Amino acid sequence: MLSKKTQYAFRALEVLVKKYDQGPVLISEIAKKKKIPLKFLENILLQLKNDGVLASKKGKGGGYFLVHNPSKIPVARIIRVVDGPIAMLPCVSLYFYEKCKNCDEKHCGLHEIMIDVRDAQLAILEKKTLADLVV
Amino acid sequence: MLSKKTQYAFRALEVLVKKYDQGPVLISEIAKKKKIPLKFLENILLQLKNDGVLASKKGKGGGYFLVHNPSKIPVARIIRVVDGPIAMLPCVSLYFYEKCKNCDEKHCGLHEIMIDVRDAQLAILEKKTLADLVV
DNA sequence: TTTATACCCTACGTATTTGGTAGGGTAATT
DNA sequence: AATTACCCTACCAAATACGTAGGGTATAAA
Repeated sequence: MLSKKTQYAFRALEVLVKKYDQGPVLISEIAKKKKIPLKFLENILLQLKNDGVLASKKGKGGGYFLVHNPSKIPVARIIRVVDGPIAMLPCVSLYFYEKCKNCDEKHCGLHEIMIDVRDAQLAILEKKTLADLVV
Repeated sequence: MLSKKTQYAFRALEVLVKKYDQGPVLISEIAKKKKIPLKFLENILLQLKNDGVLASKKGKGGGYFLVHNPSKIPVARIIRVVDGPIAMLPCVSLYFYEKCKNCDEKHCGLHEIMIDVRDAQLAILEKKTLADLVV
């Protein structure tokens, strides 16, 4: 399951998508509109900024905004930044790979299955973008 | 990510699949063979028994065994019993549904996306069975 | 150059989940 | 009757999730 933090992230991004190319948006405005704890949201947006999804402007008239066109940012990227691995097992994760103990990947049926699941997940999550958040 | 507990469950089931129709298998035998903490494994097997996947025989010569043919038990069922929801959001879970707060499912882009992901996951996890664990 | 704005950063605190341990109870078989 | 092997409850420590607090710092307008 996605963490609450990640769900907050998507909510916040929804606001920023709607205001894309209309200048910076205040954290406080997003927090109020989406009922997200202000300081918690600050942390989330900062993470997204450090990853390059968002940028910010300081001082009066400042705020956060999307760096790229929403249709260029896959949903998968947001999940990886805020939540971490998408795969169901560490040993099939593309970005957070870890070998499993006491298990030979070459002869592990579960490994095979989870690779299939991962590919099925990514087929959607890499194709859908932030633009799809707004209906 | 699947919990370690769930990964243990699959390891244990692998043993039971290999010995299907050959009588009960000792918890201690499974624990030793798969290097799973004994008492922790006891708890896992009990859960699977309460769900009807496994059955047990007490007394000398007892142990655990699969109730049905391995090819009749989808991987998804094991995950739901031991780990819980498969979906990435509560609001798209078939077996553990929960409404999300401050979000109208009819107009939530993320909701739509996560339904697609869920369906893609289940297409595999409902089709693959315990028989596929053994290669 | 001052001052207010609004992002930036660190630390802390609580609740829940995860992973595991301990120990005895109970049913079945020999 | 005794042994075997599952059954059940309780407890515990570490990690993670979720959120709070408070000040620091860069920016831009006055």
